Amino acid sequence: MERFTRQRMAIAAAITDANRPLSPQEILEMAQTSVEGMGIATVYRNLKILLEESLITAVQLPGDSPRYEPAVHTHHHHFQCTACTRVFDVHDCPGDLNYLAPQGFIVDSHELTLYGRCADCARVQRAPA
Amino acid sequence: MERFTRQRMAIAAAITDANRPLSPQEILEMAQTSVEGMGIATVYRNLKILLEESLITAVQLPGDSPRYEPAVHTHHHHFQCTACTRVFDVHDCPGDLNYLAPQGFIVDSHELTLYGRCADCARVQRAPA
DNA sequence: ATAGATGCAAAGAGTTTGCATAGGT
DNA sequence: ACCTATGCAAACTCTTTGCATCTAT
Repeated sequence: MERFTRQRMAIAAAITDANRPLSPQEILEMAQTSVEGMGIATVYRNLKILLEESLITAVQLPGDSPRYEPAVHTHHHHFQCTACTRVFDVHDCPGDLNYLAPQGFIVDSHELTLYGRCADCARVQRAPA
Repeated sequence: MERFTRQRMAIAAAITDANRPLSPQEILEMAQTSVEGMGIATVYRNLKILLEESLITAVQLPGDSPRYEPAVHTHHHHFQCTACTRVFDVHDCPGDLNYLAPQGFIVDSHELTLYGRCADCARVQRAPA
């Protein structure tokens, strides 16, 4: 049976409270503000458990390590800022993309990642301090 | 100045001849059929050089190690077979996706990956031997 | 002959695992 | 008290780098 340790609660809270998918390192840093001395292995072990329980989902980005976000059952995509590398949810979807695949291929799902500048970084660039 | 070693030529040929993006391991195995004893470090070193010269491009897939394909200057996407894990080019594109991003975000580019079964794997499943 | 390229093995980065101990229940 | 969870460090995988040697030019 599962236990509610300070570490597990801090990790779950970090993921829930962030309004964007977090990397294991970001999760560790967040969680360490409430439980200092927490090890990265604890983060990985808890991510695995939370994934198995479908409480969180892994956000796999091209060429970058995975981020984690609370499990939402609505289909959505992601945006990665090329300036700050943070990842954000994109709630829209272009829709059915099966027609793109070659003849004879069966499309089951798709992943879409947008790249550019997030609102924060776009603002800085437009109106430098 | 650059030299045309057997290894370099075998690596370039492997990438050119495959009709799909190859992983470093796949490239090594292909190239070893003509140059036995080739080391994986040689593959990585040559990939780096070929990338710098823009002779090949890296295909970054969500949650998977990169594949490499000859540099084509036309925008395209990729399909990964969930059965055999091989990756294929998809020459079509859904088009402008900027409208998907949140307010204030600037979209510069996008990556799209389709998942499903490739023609080979779909055929096997439909008509088992 | 010279300088770039190779093979091997060691070094890094990110993730996973073993083990003794701490701490929920 | 029991047994899961933790912290640490070692193991693993993938990629990069150092170094002596080889080889294309």
